[in-house]
Amino acid sequence: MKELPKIYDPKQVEGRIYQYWMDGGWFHAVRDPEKKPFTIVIPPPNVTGQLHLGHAFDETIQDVLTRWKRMSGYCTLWLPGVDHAGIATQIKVEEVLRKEGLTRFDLGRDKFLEQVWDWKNQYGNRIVEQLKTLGSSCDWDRQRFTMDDVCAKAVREAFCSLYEKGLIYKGKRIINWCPHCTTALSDAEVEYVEKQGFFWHIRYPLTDGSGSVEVATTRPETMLGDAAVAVNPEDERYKHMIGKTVTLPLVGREIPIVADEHADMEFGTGCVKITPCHDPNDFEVGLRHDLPQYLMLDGEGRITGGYKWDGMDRYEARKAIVQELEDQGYLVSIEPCTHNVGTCYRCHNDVEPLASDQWFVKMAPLAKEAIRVVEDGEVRFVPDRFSKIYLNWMNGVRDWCISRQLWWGHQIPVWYCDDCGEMTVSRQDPCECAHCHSKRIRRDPDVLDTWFSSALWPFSTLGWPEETEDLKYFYPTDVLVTGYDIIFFWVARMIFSGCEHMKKFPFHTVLIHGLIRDPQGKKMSKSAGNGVDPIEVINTYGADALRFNIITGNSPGNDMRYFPERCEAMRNFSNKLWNASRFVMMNLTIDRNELPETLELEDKWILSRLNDLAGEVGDNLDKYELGIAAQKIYDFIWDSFCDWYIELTKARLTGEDEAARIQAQKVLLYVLTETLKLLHPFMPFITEEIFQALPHEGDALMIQTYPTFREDLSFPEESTRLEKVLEAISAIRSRRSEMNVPPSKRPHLFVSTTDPQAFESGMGYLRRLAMVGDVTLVDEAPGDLDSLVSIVTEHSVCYLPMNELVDVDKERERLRKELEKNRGFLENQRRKLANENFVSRAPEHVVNAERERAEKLEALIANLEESLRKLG
RNA sequence: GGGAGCAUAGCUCAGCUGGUUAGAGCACAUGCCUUACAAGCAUGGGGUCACAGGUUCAAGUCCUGUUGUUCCCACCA
Repeated sequence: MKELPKIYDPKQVEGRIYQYWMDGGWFHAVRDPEKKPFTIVIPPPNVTGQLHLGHAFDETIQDVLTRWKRMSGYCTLWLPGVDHAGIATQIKVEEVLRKEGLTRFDLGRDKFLEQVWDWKNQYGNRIVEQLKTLGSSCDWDRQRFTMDDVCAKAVREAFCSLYEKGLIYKGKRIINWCPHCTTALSDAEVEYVEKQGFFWHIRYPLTDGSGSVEVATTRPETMLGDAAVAVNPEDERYKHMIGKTVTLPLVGREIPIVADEHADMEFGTGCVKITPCHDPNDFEVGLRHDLPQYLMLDGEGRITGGYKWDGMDRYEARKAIVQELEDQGYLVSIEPCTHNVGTCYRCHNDVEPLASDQWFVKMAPLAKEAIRVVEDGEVRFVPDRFSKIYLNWMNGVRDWCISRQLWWGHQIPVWYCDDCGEMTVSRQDPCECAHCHSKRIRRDPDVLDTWFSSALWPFSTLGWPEETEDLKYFYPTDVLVTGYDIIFFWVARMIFSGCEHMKKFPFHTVLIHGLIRDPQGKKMSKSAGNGVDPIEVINTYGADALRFNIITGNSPGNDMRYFPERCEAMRNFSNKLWNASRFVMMNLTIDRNELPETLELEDKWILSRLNDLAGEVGDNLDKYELGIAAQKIYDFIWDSFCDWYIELTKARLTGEDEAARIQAQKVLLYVLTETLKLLHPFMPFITEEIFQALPHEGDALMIQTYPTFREDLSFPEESTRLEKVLEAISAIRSRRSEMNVPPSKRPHLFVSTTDPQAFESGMGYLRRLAMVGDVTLVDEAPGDLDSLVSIVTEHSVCYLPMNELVDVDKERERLRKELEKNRGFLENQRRKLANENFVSRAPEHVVNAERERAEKLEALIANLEESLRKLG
C-alpha cells in the first residue's frame, strides 16, 4: 500500500494520470455493434485561440457527459478539433505583418497563406494541449481541423450540391461590409451597439425653384449616393411634388421625388432620402422605382465615385460634408439622438451596408426542415426556452451571405471563363470552362464564411461525403454542448446542414449553457483585463477544483460569475476526499474489495444512502442536471461518509475484535470505491489517483461501471433506526455546546427510548460522538432530577447528570419553550389534517406523510411533557 | 417595437414536474490540535423567498400585473 501525503497536490498527479489514460488508449472509441454509441462533437475552438473560462465550462460539461456515458456501457466518442477561424486568424497574421511594415498584398496570396499555415502549425496545438490539462477525455486519434483534407472535401461537396439544387446563388445585394476587415459579413456577424449620434436635417431644393423638401439622416455623407427622395403616396403635404425633381446639394445631381410606402408620414418630415447602394430599404425602393445606383464608399470606407472628397475616410468626409452643407445653407438643424449602429463582431468597427456582388445560401427552403425537427421535438433544446429563440430566428432568417473577401479559408470552388463569361462550379479543380472548354478560366478569389465549414462539423469530421463506417455508426451524434451566444452562428446552421446533406438532424439534444462572468457580473474580455486564465487556476487549485466549481452553483442556461474563493472551497473538498481515502487506506489490511457477509447497522445505513445517491445521480444526469448531481455527491462524501460514517466505524477499527475490524474495512473500501466512481466524471484526476492506490480489479477507474440503484443494497428500515441514534447524538452535542460543557467532561448518559434495540447497538456511537461516559438504557429518569439535563427527541429522552451546571429553573424554562414551539407545530399539523379538502384532494402519500409528522410531534411532545412533569 | 432571463441569508448562488419548520459555499460567533483532514471538527446566529393581486386543500415554485436589472432580436430614415 502506497503512503499518501497529507495534503493532496494536484500538480503531482494530473499530468501523470492524464498520460496513464492516454497510454491506456481509453479515450479512443472503438466501434462495437454490440454497444450503443454516444457521440459528442466538440465546438471547435479557434486554432489561434487560448483556453478561457468559457471553454473550460463547455469542455467540462462535455467531459462529464462523456465519462459518465463511457462508464455506463456506451461506445463513447468525444470528437475533438479546431476551427480555422477565417477572419480572426487572418487578422492575427496581418497584425504580425504590419509590425514589419507589410500588408498581405505585399506578400501575395500564396506567400501569405504559407505564413498563416506556419502560424497555425506553431500555435494550433496550444489550445489542444490546454484542453488536455482540463482532463478532457477526447478521442485524439480522431482530431480534425476545419481546413484539413477531410473537411475540405466536405465543404466542396456541400457547396456544389447546394449550388446544383439552386440553394446557393450569386447576386448583388445589400450586405454588411466591414471596412477594417475589408470583407462582407453575414447578418449574424453584425453586433448592434447603441451609440450617441445626430440627426442632420438637410434641405433639398426643388429643381424648378418652387420650394424644397427636408430630409433627415444619421449618415449625412451618404447623400452623395442619393438617387431619389421618397414620400408616402397618401401624404397630402407632398402629393403635388411627386414626379418633380430636387437638386442634390453639393453634388448638383437632379433626382426624382418618388411615391413609396417606405416613407412613413408620421416619422420626421415624411421625406426620406433614398441611397440604394447604402441602405437595405433604399435598395428595395431603388429596385421598385428603377433608380440608378451610386456607390459612394470603397472597401476601406473611403469616399469614391468621382466626388471632391474621394479617398477621404468616411468619418472625416462626414465632417467635411456637414460643414459644407452648413456653409451653403442647406443644413436646417442638428438634433442629438441615440441609434443602433452595426459593428463587426471581430474588430468592433462600424460596418457599412453596401451593395455588392456576393454568394448567398437561399435559406427559406432549408429553414423549413430545420424548423420542423425542432417543432416536432426531434431536436430538443435544454433548457427548453432556447428552442423559442432558435425558432424565432429561423422563422425570420434571411439569405446567408457566405462569401468573404479574405484569403484564409476555403476558397469558393467557382471558376469564371474569360471567353464565354460562364461559371464553372466543380468538385474537382477544372482545367477548362465547362461551357466553352476555354482554358482561360479564373477562380473566384473569395473564401467561404468560416461558419460554412463549421456547419458541416457533425458529419464532415466523421468522413462525409464518404460513407465511412464511423459516419454510419456515430451519426447522428447525441448531444451538442455550447453557449447561447452561438446558437445562430453555429447550432442553427448545423441543424439545417445536417437535415439537408445527411437527411437527418445532427444531434437530438442541444445542451445550452450560459457565459462565465467576472465577480462584478461583467463579460470577461482581454480589453477589459478581467479575464481569468484557466491554466493559472488549474496550477493553483487543480483541474478537479476548477471543474467542480464550474459545474456546481449554477442553473442550466444561466450565466455564472467566477469567484476564486469557490475554487478554494472545491480544492478543500478534494483535500477532504483525499484525507478520507488516506484514513481508509491507513486502516486497510485486506487486499480485495468485497462486502462482508454480515453488516452492522451503520453499514446498512451508509450502503443504503450510497445506493439512493447512485439512483438520484443517474436521474439527474439523464435530465442534464449536472450541477444537482455534483452537489449531491459532494454532500454525501462530506456529510454522510466523512462526518458520520467514518466516525461511526472508528469504534470497530480501533477495537479488539478482528472480525469486526475486517468487516468495517470491507464496507469502507466498498463505499469509498463506489463513491469514487460516482464522482469520477466530475473530478477525474483525484478519483483515478485514489482508485489506483486502493485494492481494485480492472484497469482504470475511468472504465469501471458507473453505479446505479441496486435493490439488494437498500435498507430503509435499518437506516431509519440508525438515524434515531444520530439524531440523539446531534441533540446531545447541541445541548453540551449551549451549556459550554467541555469535550473532556464525559458524563454518564441515561437513555429512555421507544427503540431500545437501536440504542443498544448504538451505545458505542453515543460514547464516541456525543462524548459521554457510560450509557445506560432506562425506562424512566433515574435518581435526582434536579441535577439532570433532559435532551428530548422524537424517539428518545437522554438524561445527563450535570450537577453544578444545571439550573433547574432555566432547565424548566427551556423545556417549556421547546414544548410550546412544538405544540404550535402540532396544532398546524392537526389543522391541516382536519381539513376535509386536504385529506380528500391531496395525494395519499402526502397525507400519510403529514400524519406521520403529526405522530412524531405527538411523541416528542409527550417526551417533553414527561420531562417537565418530573422536574416538578 | 417585440421576446427572454434574473430578483431567495451580509456576499455568490442552488431549490427539478407545487407537498415537512426554505438549503449550500464564503463570511460571522462560540468551543475544540477528538491519533484522515486546522484546506479540519462540533455548535450557533442570520431569510416578510422584489411588490400587488389571483389559482389551489397546499405557492419560493403556477397565472396576471407592477418595479428594478441583464440580455437577445427587429431596416423606421
